[in-house]
Amino acid sequence: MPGHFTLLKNDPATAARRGRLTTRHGVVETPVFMPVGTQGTVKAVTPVQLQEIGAQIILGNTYHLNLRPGSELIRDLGGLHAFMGWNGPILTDSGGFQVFSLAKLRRVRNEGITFQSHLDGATIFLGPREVMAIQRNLGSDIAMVLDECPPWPCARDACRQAVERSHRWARKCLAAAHENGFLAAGHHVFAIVQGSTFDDLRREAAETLGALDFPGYAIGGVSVGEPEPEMLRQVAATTPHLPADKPRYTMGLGTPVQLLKMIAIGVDLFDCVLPTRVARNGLAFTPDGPMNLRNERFRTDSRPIVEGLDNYTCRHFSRAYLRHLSLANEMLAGTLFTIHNLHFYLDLMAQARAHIEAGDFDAWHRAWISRYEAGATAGR
RNA sequence: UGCCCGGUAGCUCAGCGGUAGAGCAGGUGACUGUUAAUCACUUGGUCGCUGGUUCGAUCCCAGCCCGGGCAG
Repeated sequence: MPGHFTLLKNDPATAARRGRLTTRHGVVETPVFMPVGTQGTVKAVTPVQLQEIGAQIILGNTYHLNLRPGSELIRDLGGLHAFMGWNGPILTDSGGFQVFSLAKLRRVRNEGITFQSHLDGATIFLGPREVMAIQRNLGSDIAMVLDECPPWPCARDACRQAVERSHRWARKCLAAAHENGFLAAGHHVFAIVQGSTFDDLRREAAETLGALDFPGYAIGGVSVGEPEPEMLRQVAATTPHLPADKPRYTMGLGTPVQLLKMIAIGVDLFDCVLPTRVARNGLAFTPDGPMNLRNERFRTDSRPIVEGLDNYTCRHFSRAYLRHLSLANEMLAGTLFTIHNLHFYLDLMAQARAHIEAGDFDAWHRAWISRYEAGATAGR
């Protein structure tokens, strides 16, 4: 499907790009942050609320949805969009990561992965064909290939083996998507670059997969425990070797500052559970660093989390009230914090897009980072 | 008025001869392709009061004070 991704502008001072990705369920303006909705819901918020805060595209997860409630059920009920009431684009992770992070007794062979469900212990096999069939059942707009995500740290030999196995699976996933008309119908399939901390393996992976002409490319195997500078180094070691005219996606990242730094490296898509997870634990993001609303200093604070920020939470509720809700374990706390944090992330991406268009992304993002880090330090 | 039971951290309670613990609450931190409204750490105490026995008492004994119950 040619032309599904359009580069609108390249930043003169950095590798940042302003782009536009077309999917079956709408257009996505990049750089973009994708809220994570693992089990067919972005935890604590409704699709209408997601729409209101400007979400363009969300994630679903093959591993989880396949175990429960099952992809055939979702297919029979009209696909994931209809099932969960979200009409925008959906990217589904292949489940490769979950198999490594959750499942017990897994056995990885060239054909695929045999593992036990973390829910009921049932033995399940996931290979390239299975993963693509599931994502087809879900009706995913962007399907991810099955990959092997090596842990950190990882020995070079083990890493090379994971990289090669991932390539084998990527080819099979792509072939399956061609065969069954998945790609022809306008769905996308993204490949995943592994390589752990070995720059040459990452480069090799980027070039090998790049030659296969996938609709998009992800950088995987990051945020698996390595220090932040190492993570950013891996991303920077990969992006220059990916096709310039395809969208790039770093999986599972990151903090607001990391997002800006990766945009400057040339990444277009991000997803991360951080804003939604910490939201349910009473932490809110602000331009001056993260704010733990459970702290006693907010007990009588009548101000909103961020003065003047245009989201439902900041328009209507005080820090004191949000602190109360969180300490009282009220469900509304999770909802209001999630609305705020996701809006903060999405608004940050909107600002980044605007500054790339305006041509002053470099200066703007440096200033933004300084303020955020100064505030984070002062808060401690 | 008598008899019985109880008084230990902010709350609910454990401990019972060697100067005290838990859960919750409170405080702080963590959270990065979600098994997370989760997890970790942590501040709090003249063990009701006064005597006695003992090398040593939150613990045993006596009296008193304060709750609760039963009897009258």
